Amino acid sequence: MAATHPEIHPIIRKLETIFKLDESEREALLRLPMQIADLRADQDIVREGDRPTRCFALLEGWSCSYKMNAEGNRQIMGFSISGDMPDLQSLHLRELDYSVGTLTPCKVGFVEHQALLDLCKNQPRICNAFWRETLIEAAIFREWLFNVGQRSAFARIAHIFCELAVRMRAVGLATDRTYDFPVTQAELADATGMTTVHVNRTLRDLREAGLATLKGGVVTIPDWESLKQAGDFEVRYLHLKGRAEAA
Amino acid sequence: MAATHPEIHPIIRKLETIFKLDESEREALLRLPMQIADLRADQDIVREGDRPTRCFALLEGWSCSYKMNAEGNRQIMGFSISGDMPDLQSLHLRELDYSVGTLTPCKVGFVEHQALLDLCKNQPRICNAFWRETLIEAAIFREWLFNVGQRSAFARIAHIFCELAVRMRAVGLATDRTYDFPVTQAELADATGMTTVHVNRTLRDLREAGLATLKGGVVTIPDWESLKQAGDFEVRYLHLKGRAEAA
DNA sequence: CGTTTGGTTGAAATGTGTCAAACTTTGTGG
DNA sequence: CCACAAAGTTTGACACATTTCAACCAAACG
Repeated sequence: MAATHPEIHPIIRKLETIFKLDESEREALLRLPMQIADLRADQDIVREGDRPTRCFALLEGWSCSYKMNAEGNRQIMGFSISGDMPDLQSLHLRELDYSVGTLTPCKVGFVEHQALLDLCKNQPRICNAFWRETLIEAAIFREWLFNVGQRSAFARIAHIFCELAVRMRAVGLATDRTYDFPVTQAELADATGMTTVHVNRTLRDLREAGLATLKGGVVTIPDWESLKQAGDFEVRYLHLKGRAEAA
Repeated sequence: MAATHPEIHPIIRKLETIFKLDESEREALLRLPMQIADLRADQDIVREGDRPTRCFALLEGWSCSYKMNAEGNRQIMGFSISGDMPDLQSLHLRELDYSVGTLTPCKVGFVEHQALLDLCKNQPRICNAFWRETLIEAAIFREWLFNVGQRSAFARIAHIFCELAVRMRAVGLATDRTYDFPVTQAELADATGMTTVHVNRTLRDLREAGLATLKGGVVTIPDWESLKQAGDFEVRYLHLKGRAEAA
């Protein structure tokens, strides 16, 4: 259950959780010309309405995808971690219909669309891997839709804690009982369609039930099986290659 | 505002709303070996957990994608109409994480994965078109997530009416003020995360506000602009090629 | 024409939101 | 390293949108 080799590139480590790459494919990915940038917390990386000519990969830190309407209501659609490419879709959809912002200081790598399109042409399997990545993102949106539409406040938060636990473990960033989750209660509220106040109360309930705590940006899960059950959590939708759910 | 040529194949008509096809591409699509089936209403076409070896296109009728958990809660994730391919993703995700069921009697066309993969290899642009179709599906999930997470009951239903109006117009199945929408109030409830009772009351409110009616499986929209505003509706997320929103 | 399915309405219960205040932690400039 | 400000968390009282339960009605259908 130890972390994978630290020297592995985040993009490859992530992609390997959902797709079997061979050596030449890994090399091709490493050759992608990538412009590195360091961003502060609470900054937009891309915005709804943008027409990007490049995609980005999150190398370090946390970001979230979100939508906001004129009245200022915000729905967070997903959290992104090391290796994720939250706007991969801009390859085929000219105009972004959501924004991506940092939650923490982030290191990101920008890759021109053209470079990705060339790579897709030369390495059709990598093209499939990228397609697959966007499909799994869509599966996560579906699960979140279910989460917000059908589950109680208690289960919603439990479910989110489970998802991030599994995803963090998959890329070697979580221990058995603990992982970093640097979100405020307000952000959790925007992710679950609740108010900050109610998130606060629900976190207390989860804590008192002995299922999970969120403190100082760290989630601790004393009882994984119970949390999974409380959150009505089934890994299937993450479509991990090795069904890498830790015990 | 008349319907497009009736002899156009539904798949092509749909794809043309989001992607510019040339004649050879249209022909390649028409050559796809497709097994036609007629299904009754309220039947599952594919089920969560299935590992399909083929995709299907909806040729006539309505279907919906949905998820259901052990307690019997159901979330409808989207409605599909003529030309849609609601399980296209099974091309790259072995196991389905949701189900698709008919709402009305349907005519569907099954296409083996292999045939689609061959087509993708020979016609990379069609491959991109399919990818794009799955990305637009994902955009719709995002918008629904926002809908359920952030909008009032009133706005949720207004928004759904707007989305289907635009999509139906895009494939030539809607007139200016009217289109078929053969859903029960219970199904609308499962799509919006509300109860049947509350859907009923909200439909009354929409009717009394003069924004829209749903009666006998037909939506009538006396005042499009007001409905759009009430539903906080912006077309962008549908990523239509020609921004084909009717006045 | 009776049976089923879907729609409508009322009254009461409740989960979640709203408002407001106090408290705690984190970050920062002096 | 302190002191202050800013950001985030916690709690209470109350309001309200939505659910629940239950009954009745209307339309569809074999």
